[in-house]
Amino acid sequence: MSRVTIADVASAAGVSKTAVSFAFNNPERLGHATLERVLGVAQDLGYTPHPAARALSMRRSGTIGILIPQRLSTVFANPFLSELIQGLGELCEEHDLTLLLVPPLNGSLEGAIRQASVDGFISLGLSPDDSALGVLDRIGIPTVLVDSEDSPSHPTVNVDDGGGARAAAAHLIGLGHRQLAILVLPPARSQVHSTPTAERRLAGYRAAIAEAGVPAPHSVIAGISVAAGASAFASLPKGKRRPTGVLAMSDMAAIGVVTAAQASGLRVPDDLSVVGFDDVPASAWTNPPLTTVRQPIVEKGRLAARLLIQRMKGKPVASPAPLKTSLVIRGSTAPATNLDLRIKRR
Amino acid sequence: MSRVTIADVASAAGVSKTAVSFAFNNPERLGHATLERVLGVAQDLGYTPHPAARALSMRRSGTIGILIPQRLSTVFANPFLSELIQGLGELCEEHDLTLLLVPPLNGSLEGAIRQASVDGFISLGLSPDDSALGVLDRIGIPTVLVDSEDSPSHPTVNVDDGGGARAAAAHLIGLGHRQLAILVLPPARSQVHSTPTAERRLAGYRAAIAEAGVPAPHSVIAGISVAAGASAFASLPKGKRRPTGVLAMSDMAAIGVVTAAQASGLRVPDDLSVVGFDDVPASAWTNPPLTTVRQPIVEKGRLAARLLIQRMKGKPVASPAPLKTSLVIRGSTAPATNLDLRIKRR
DNA sequence: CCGATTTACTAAAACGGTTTAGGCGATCGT
DNA sequence: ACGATCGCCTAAACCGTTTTAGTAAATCGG
Repeated sequence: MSRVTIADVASAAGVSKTAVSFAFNNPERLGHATLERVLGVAQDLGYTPHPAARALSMRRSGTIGILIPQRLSTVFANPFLSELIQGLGELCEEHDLTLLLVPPLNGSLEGAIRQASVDGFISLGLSPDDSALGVLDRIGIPTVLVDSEDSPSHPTVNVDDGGGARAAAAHLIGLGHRQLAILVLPPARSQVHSTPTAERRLAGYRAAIAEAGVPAPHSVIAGISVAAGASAFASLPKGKRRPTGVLAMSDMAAIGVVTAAQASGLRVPDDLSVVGFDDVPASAWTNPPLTTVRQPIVEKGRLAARLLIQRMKGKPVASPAPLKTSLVIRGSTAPATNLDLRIKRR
Repeated sequence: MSRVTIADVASAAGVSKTAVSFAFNNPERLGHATLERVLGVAQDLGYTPHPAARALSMRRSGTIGILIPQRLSTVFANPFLSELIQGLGELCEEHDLTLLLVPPLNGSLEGAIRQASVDGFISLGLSPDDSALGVLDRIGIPTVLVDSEDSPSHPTVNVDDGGGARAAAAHLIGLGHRQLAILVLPPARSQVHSTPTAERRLAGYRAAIAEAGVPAPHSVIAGISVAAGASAFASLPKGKRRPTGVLAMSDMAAIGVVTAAQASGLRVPDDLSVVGFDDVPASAWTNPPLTTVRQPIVEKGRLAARLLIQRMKGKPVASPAPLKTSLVIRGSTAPATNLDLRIKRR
């Protein structure tokens, strides 16, 4: 009925619990004959060490956690996390680690953290002074911050969000667009600030626009989903003040804008230029293919995992320089052809 | 330096370990004054119960595992798993559970299973007689099978793969296509069989084709990634025996075929019709939008999680009927216009 | 042939919680 | 005034491993 324990194996094989433990973890400390016998008995009984007991005793669970600040159903609607996990996964498999997804439970990320039996955490998009990270510090779990801000207490993996955003805005401006719209992310869970990443992107957009002396952009709030992008498009000004270029903060939102615009009769990019952010794989297949800011997501995952594993081994690690972003120009952006521009051209 | 334990809190508050435990798990068993004091001390010391110790003692870890038969980097390249996790995630958050990803470690799924401290498993695409499931049974961990075959020992969640596949094939045949190609999945980890799902889809394609009396299709092996679909297209016959319609086993592979075909100068759907499987969200945005067999992936995840949670509570559960699939016709399929057909028409 | 190693194994102490079975005053009913 | 009940708290057992410290027998060098 009940689970077979190490004691069962020990008594069945006529040895001590220690011997059984050695058979699995320290075989060279046992005589050949007993080793064989113990292993055989264990096999027959179908013995498997209890993972929690093992974790308690060894102070290591063989798992690393991904701290996710939003609900799984919203965050997995964006391919970003899939890509990141591909990178994390490579390193995890290399080091025999499994990956635990830790979203807020009952809205509390801290509660979820306590419940999670992990050897280290990858934190996604949390500000370094988030209270959830305070909990981690107190417990003393090694942590690597991804998409955060430089922190004295944890290594941080970032990309050059600001530079990418500037390049995107400059691209649109260079194409002659003067009436721009920015899709701003809704406030994050901290309820007062947005995520550090979103802040940097927004700042990049604004800086490039200000430097070019272009009119201030129209801002509209949108989440990172396709649906959010679509409804953001709906709330954009129409007619004379209609933006001719929109800067999104994710590819998903950009795709939402594109499809909503097309459904409303606008042509992309002829009537409306749209640029995304991230360069998830799907961006290359959309109609038209999306112009977007590329960030190396898989590489980011690999790097974060590598750093975390170092830290878990006790080695100190420094935050690497932000990874490069680059503008990839596809089919969703084109020269502005709005009235103002046409008049000037003549 | 070391972690603060329940004993530390107990002695600091001048009570027994039991009292501290009660303060958190059984507050009504403590007097008001002591309760406050213990909670206060715990807060000051930054006490957090050790998850592994808790799991060992309570025989429950608050985690369910997803048994993934392939490497994370390959399986997350397909949005299918993202969708499924969205469904699983809803129920998990509702029941305060976290989600552990369990891929093979050193190629061994069984080893990974042993390491994982979970209260239940969702198995993806494993045949009911897979040896990994044998390990689970021996340990006695509740398990729900997704994309498998009916099993006497575990509840199973499936969709009507066969029916969907038949509809897809019938659709192409109805459009006049006579030279078809099927993208078969490569053999699964069991090395001898494919996954049950792939078998059912293949059988569905074959049955519809045979019933229609259409020439046997050309089969070519392809994984579930875009790249695999693209290289599968490359190995298709050219010229006179060129297929005019291809049936893929996933949307990703279908998208790969479409892009490769377009790159080679063919027009989709005019020169080549392609139908996918799954209806992941991206299928709606591709160029052209993909005709595909829809399966309710998120719903499938929700259902699987619901069943597993029931089983974890000890309630017996029966396998539900397969979920419905449906053909959604978009822009990647059109009437055949190959030479044979044009001749007949005149 | 005798003390010093080495080999092969074990008893018991962690690891850090929860839970069972009571203990001990204070209050209750009568 | 006295046994029963109740409210509050605790000692000790338990969950299932790993690991430390050590023992008895076998092997060694000289």
